[in-house]
Amino acid sequence: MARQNTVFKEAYNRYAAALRTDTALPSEPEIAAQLGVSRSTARAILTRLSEEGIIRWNKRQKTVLRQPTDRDLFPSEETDSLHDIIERSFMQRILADDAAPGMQINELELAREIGTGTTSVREFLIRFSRFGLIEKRPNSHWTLKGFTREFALELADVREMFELHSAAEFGRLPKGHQAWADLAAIRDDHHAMLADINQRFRDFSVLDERFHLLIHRASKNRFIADFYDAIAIVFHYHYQWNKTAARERNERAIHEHLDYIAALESGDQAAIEKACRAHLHSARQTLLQSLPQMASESG
Amino acid sequence: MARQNTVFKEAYNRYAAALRTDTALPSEPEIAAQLGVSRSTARAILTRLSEEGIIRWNKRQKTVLRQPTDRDLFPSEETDSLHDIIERSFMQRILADDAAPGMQINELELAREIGTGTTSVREFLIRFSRFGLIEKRPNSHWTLKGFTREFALELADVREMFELHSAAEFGRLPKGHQAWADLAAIRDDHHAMLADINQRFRDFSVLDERFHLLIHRASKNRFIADFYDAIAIVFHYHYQWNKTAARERNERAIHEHLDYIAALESGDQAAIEKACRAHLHSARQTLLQSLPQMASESG
DNA sequence: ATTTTGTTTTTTATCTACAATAAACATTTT
DNA sequence: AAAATGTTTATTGTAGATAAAAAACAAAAT
Repeated sequence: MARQNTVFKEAYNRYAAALRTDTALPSEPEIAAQLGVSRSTARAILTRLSEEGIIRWNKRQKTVLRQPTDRDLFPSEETDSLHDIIERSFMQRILADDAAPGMQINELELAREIGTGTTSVREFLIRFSRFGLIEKRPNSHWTLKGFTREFALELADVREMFELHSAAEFGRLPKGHQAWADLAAIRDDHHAMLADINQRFRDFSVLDERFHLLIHRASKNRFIADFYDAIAIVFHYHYQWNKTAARERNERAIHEHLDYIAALESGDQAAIEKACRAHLHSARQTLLQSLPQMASESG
Repeated sequence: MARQNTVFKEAYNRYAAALRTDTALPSEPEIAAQLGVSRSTARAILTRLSEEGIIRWNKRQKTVLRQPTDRDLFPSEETDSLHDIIERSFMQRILADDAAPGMQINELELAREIGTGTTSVREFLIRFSRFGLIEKRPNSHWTLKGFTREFALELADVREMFELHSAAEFGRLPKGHQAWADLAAIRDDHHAMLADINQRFRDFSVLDERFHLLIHRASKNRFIADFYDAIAIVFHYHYQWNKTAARERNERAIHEHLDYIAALESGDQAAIEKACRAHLHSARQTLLQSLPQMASESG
């Protein structure tokens, strides 16, 4: 097959789940815009909804006849994009314990195991290479560099440079800027989580990502933004398979965040730098402690 | 065709050009290592050299019969890798005056113009996207973000963060480290160029790249190294098509480099930071002045 | 025993083809 | 006339095939 219609299926599920009986649906371009797909795909969704008897569709008349059930939706395996499937499968492999640094990565083998063509795997690896975890030897194989202590330290160094820069920029945003409102909302979310920390400490990583993303956006620098995207993805998988998210550690991070937020709100650059450094220092420790303890390797 | 044998042709040219009549050639693995290719390719080269009557080859006996002439070599169009061809062609297009920011990039059209398949173009664009000059909308086209003032400023900001870091690290290298010898050599090259500046100011960009690369290697950080690779490529093409390399500007940069080198050699961190900042500030100005003067545009 | 050469297998780089999706164009409706 | 729908075209995403190049294996020579 040339291409799976996962865009259609995923959007269909999303749209069907939001339907309410007896409501009238908007125009095709509007539906397309809501779903973030082209009108062609929106029409394909309407066509299927109509065929399934979920809506009555006649030109501009689009009425919801019945509420779709779970059986009307496509199973989740069919809605994942190939890129996501490859990413998950690949991350699982390289974060697994038996994936030793220096290991060769074979495109064809990977493709076969995932059940996909080599082109997609190649393109994924090229995109993924910017995270610094793999490296290519021209005309030859990819090499796994691995989630090592060196990687963590290099990542942390750049992260600190970027975040100090972004935090300083954040402190210079004009008082009316939307970011201040967003920051206040995140501050409140921190307080809410802290109030129920025993139940909710596992949700911290999502809040953490939201907070740092907000800070980095203040820098308006594409390289910083891209780097943070990379960090977020790597951390997402890393912490998913390395459940070292101790309650105490997250609680401490929340307090650091609150200090950091207070410093930002004060507008005092020296205070911002101090709070930012304090948090980054402990984030670095957390990252290093999450690594498997091994003898330092040459390489 | 599945794949051009450009690796073979390029290596053949390289090896043939270095042959001297009546000398004996080393073993196959050694030739392969010298050329940086596999033994299969090395054997293909020996086979052709033998067929062309340039060498006599019998197992371990490999004697050069005659000096290869220019007519024995493959023409340069046949030795360029597809990646290089696409890169040159693409850079030429996006740095051309009519390439307006926001322009769509069409994979198929690009492939047709370059005379190549779409896969190679796609892979090139994916790799190239990390430079921040183009951006992809999923399931849709690439967009040219362009070599704009914003791009230059964002690049300069990150460059400054990284170089301050690397310079500080450089200053901490132990006295016996190879980098100090390399630095001394580069210092002498600066003095030599300065002595004949009227003739040689055009060669400065090569020296400049060599100098900054040496500094960045001290950081031993893959993200910093990768970023500098990106900068080097972008600048390479940018300055090639924008000949703003005024003699005065390069001369001033050489003096800044010499101050910077002296500071590094002094080991005084405050002096290093000061000299580094001074040079980076003027490098930023040079970059900004090399851009077409335009009204600041909205995003 | 190690290195070199000879031979075969594996893997990558690249092309072509085609379904899904987006985008453009044409017609109809308000 | 502006926006919606209907229809057609262009472009992307992915699979599969194949030559080049690398790598592995086997035999021979030092």
